[in-house]
Amino acid sequence: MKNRQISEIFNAIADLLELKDDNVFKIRAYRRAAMNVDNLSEDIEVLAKESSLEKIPGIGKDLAAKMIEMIDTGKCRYYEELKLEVPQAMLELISIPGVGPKTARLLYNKLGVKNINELAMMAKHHRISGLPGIKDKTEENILRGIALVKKRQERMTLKEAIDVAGEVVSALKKMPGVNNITPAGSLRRMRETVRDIDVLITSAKPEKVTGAFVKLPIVKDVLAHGDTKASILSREGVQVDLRVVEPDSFGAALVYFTGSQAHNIRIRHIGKEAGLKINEYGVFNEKSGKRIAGKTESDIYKTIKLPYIEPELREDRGEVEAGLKGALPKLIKLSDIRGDLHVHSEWSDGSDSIEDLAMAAKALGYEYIAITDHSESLKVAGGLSEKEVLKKLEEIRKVNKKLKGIRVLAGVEVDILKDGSLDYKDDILKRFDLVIAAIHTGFKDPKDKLTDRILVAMDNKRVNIIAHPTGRLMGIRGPYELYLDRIFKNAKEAGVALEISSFPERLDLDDVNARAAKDRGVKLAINTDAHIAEQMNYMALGVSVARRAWLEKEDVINTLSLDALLKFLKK
DNA sequence: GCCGTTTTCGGCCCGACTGTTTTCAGTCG
Repeated sequence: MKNRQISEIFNAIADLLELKDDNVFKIRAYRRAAMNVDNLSEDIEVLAKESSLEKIPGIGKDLAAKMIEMIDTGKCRYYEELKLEVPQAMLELISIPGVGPKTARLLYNKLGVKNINELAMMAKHHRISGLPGIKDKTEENILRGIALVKKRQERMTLKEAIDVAGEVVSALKKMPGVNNITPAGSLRRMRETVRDIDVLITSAKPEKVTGAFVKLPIVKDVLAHGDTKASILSREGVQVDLRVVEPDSFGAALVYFTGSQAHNIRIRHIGKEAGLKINEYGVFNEKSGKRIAGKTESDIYKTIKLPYIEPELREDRGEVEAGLKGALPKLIKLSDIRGDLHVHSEWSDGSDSIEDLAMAAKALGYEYIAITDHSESLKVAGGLSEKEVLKKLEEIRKVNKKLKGIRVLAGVEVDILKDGSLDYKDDILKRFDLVIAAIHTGFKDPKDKLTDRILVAMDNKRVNIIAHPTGRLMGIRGPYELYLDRIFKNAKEAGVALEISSFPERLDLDDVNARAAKDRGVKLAINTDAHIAEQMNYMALGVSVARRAWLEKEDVINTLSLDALLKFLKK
């Protein structure tokens, strides 16, 4: 059983316990366990074998036993029993925004509501009003909540979120009384997908700012509107949460609003142990109530003896412990990248000429770019025959002669065939500077077979990089099944780098897997897989994945100088 | 249910907004 599945079951148990009105701290324990298991960079089955499940924060004897039961049997008896105790209808009802466990129980017990559609009918006929604590307004809110379930977008890709946030921020900037404005939340942490856009503003007159915010042209629906806080649904169906604080609280509010929730709980807990109360307004001495920090994020961390922690690390995945030990990584930056090693030209399925791509790379400040078109068998992507790819080699030589200040590396993205062999013969491959190998077919093959395919390909000494190693396309298909441990081991031994694809729907390897790769001594390459010159700008997304994976400059081959890179490629 | 260089019992992050309330419960992040 996978980490994600176990995490989902723990969360489901927490939902059921809430509906049973069980102990809130027990519920919180299940939620915390769910969060920590999901955030883990190690495979839960591996930890179980080593009997070290209880090393995971929030996992004690009881939950460790439940995890082992799930790994062994695929089921959790406690969960199955709870499901029988709590009506399915209640579970459905709490998925409505604004309807929590208390309301769900009330609706089920007093009215016998069977599902969301029935609830909508009852609300329309004013059959809910009159229940204890419920009047017209609540009835309206329930209907609005049901509509929201349908209208509200699923999680966006990071790129979509950045684009939406850009629009929102530029609209907000024009409002009167706005001093500082910063996107926060999971977007600032650069998570691969984002649900809501969180924006923090400093202003001496918060209520004026929230008042103007809810009247912006982008607003389709106002979800909440107070003096310091407001939420709207944009025309695209994206929820935007705004928080306004005074400038003296900016750092504290930024920490609070950036999250993650788990990270906040950790640092507030540490503060509490030191007699400090940390909230979005500042750090306060618990006894005297005196504020001792608030203006900058660094000030907040300093009060609990931590160095500044980069937003991408704030997931409670060990950054607090590392910070206390002075062992935080020096994260890679976009400016460390010296070239893009995976770009398609018009020779296969790209749109731009090799020369134009090289010029674009030069404009980005790169020292090199690798043109890596598809190989013969990938017909849908205009894969090149051996004859054609040799012609392309000539073209690259010409461009290199013509252009100064940028080196075009001759590359291929060669298909890994079903048996792990490559789609070009060795006497073709040996003429190229760089060979990227990738799987583009047979995604549903068994785990063993897919893993072996990549292992065999990596053993070919011409192969330098495995592109988008798990093949996922967010919103389209999940990753294919792989024994990543075996891939990492082989990659290290064979001197093959694994790619972090910056393509918005790929981001593959993801942060968790890239971190695991680094921990096992594997080198990574952050590439864009651009098919037009402009897509080379996706590099920032790949770098954000790398930062979330705790990668430093030294872990990434395309931070190397041209000479050092060529040396690496020759093995 | 977890956790402990003060504790194996008694704590458990913190606050805003909403609607229904004469002081607060429910929900959310």
